[in-house]
Amino acid sequence: MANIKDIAKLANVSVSTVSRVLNNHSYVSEEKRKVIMEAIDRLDYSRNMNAVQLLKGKTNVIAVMLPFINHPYFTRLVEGISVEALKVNYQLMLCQTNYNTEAEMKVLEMLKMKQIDGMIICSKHIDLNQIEAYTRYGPIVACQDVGQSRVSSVFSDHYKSFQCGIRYLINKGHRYIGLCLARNQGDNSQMRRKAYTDELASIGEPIRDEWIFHQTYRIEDGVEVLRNLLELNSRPTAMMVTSDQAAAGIIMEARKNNIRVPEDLAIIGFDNQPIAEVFDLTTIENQLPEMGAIAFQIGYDQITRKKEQPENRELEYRLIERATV
Amino acid sequence: MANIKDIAKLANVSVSTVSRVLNNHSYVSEEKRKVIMEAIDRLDYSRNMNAVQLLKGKTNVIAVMLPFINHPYFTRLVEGISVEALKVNYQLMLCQTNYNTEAEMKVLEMLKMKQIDGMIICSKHIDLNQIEAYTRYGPIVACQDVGQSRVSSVFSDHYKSFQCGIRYLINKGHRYIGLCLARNQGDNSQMRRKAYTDELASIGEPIRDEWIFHQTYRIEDGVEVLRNLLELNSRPTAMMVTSDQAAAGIIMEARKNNIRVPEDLAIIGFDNQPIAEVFDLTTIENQLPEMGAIAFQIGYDQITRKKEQPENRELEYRLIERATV
DNA sequence: CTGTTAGCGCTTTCAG
DNA sequence: CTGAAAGCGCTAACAG
Repeated sequence: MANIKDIAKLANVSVSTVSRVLNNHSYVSEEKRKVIMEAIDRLDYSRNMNAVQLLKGKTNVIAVMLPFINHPYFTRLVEGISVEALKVNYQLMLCQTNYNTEAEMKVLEMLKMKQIDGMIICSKHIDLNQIEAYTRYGPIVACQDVGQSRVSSVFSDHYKSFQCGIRYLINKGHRYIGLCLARNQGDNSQMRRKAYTDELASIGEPIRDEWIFHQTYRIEDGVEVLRNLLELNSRPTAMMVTSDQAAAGIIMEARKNNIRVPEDLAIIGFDNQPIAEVFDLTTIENQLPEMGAIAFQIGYDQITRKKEQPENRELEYRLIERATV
Repeated sequence: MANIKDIAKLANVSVSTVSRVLNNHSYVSEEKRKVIMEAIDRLDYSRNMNAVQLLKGKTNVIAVMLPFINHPYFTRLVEGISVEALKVNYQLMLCQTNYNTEAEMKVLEMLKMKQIDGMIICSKHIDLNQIEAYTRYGPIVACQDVGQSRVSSVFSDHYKSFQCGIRYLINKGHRYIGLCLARNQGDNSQMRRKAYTDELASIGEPIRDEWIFHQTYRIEDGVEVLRNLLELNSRPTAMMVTSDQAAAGIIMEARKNNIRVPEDLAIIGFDNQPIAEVFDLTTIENQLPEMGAIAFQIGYDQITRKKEQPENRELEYRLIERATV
């Protein structure tokens, strides 16, 4: 591959002049510019970005850390990030971690090794303070509440939104309410569980472990949940479900088993994914694409304007009333 | 940020010795190694990967070009790629193009500029020969049939698989068959349309434009399709649908309108996504994750073993009989 | 086993 | 307006 020297030689100019036309820096005589362009064409030359990046100490790449890409929650977040990144000519490094500690640390290390200019955490397993230690190498923004921290964040309050959903069920007369969570120990899941236990306590209902399900992400998981429900002697009359996908699965399987929704079983989903509309599912809107977009902007601002301060932005949630409660 | 020179100085050794311990090259006395490690610790040093990449002419990054991430088709493909990439310590650059020519060319340019070692094309808009011109800069593998070409590929035969699906419908007694396609002019779509027209011709049925739908990717699109169908005077008795999502939408909306599936309307989906199982949808299995995995392996082989030859691998498809035909 | 040194390919002062 | 030269941070061939 030809390099800038070859071009300079062929065009009979210095490398700096070549660099100038490459970058549209200052003025270069039309004549030389032409000769240089021809040389570039002749030798099929392109800049080697690795050299540029080394010199500039900047890569125009931002990493997106997520456990798996195969879920609409993350997919919509990434969509939001991607749209903003495109506007300012940034590339996305997709880092799938499976919530594996080593894989997550590797992303952090990439920041330290200057492979990326910043990173967005969609969901994580490692501790916040492990992450904080890396903010000195570049902006890190999390799509979840991180409290007071050197890590920036965009998030919606999962305690309040779950509280809102459960109160809605209670107001509709439900006392026997089940819960579907994603991870057991995830930060968001913990908030959600707390909202659940607090609200049930407020109406004097006990927590029944057999009404709480974990790892419910996909339609299939919802199907499974309903099957489990069928086995129980006493069943909840309503379910608060962390994912619209899982909620849809519950509805599908409920129909098969002649369980009427919402008469026999009321359901609230989460995220207001497109599938929620199709299923006429009452759900909680979370502004996922906006969250991704804002996450990128916060990171980008810190990269460019050197806005040192971490930024924390809370997004609104909204209960969307449809036909499943 | 400290660099390798700082470490060398602090540890009272040469940079090459530092480099040796960094890379576990040849032997370094235990004593020096220790001092060096301490210096690294003290100065919180990490290699600058940009320098390494410049020197080696290799980035350990592979780009994934796709129109949008927000669809299970691509998501599962990426999942397959990602799993393989992880195994050999490669990173994924996610390049969302929206089928926009400029965006697609930018990915190709990244290859030329050595920002990436290779690329996988999940779906594209630009012409094959534009892409071929870039194979000299690194391996390019497409997840679709590219015929004889310098571009590698993994694909399943969309002509044959659609033919298979439509014949299945015909054998079940259907003559009035509609079609849902993704893009109008996409390479795969053209094959699918041809299979459709050929098969209808074989039973002497005319092509009815109002039975052919485009841009049907998501559940909502399927809902829309059925609504359109309802407006028609004469309706098909069966639909061959490019996406399981769209098929699910059709089924949902059919139920709402008391159209029985399969009695009034038979449906075949495509891809055998998890949703197909939940909807008990007859569909065509395409091995998407495998396709992604193999695409990566082919690219990786060319990067490492310098296997110059482009490789073309055809995957099997399989009709999965369930309850919607 | 260790150090010296020549680059990888580019940008950017600093002179002219 | 243009060129020379000094690096960005690292690796590896070569010499000891």
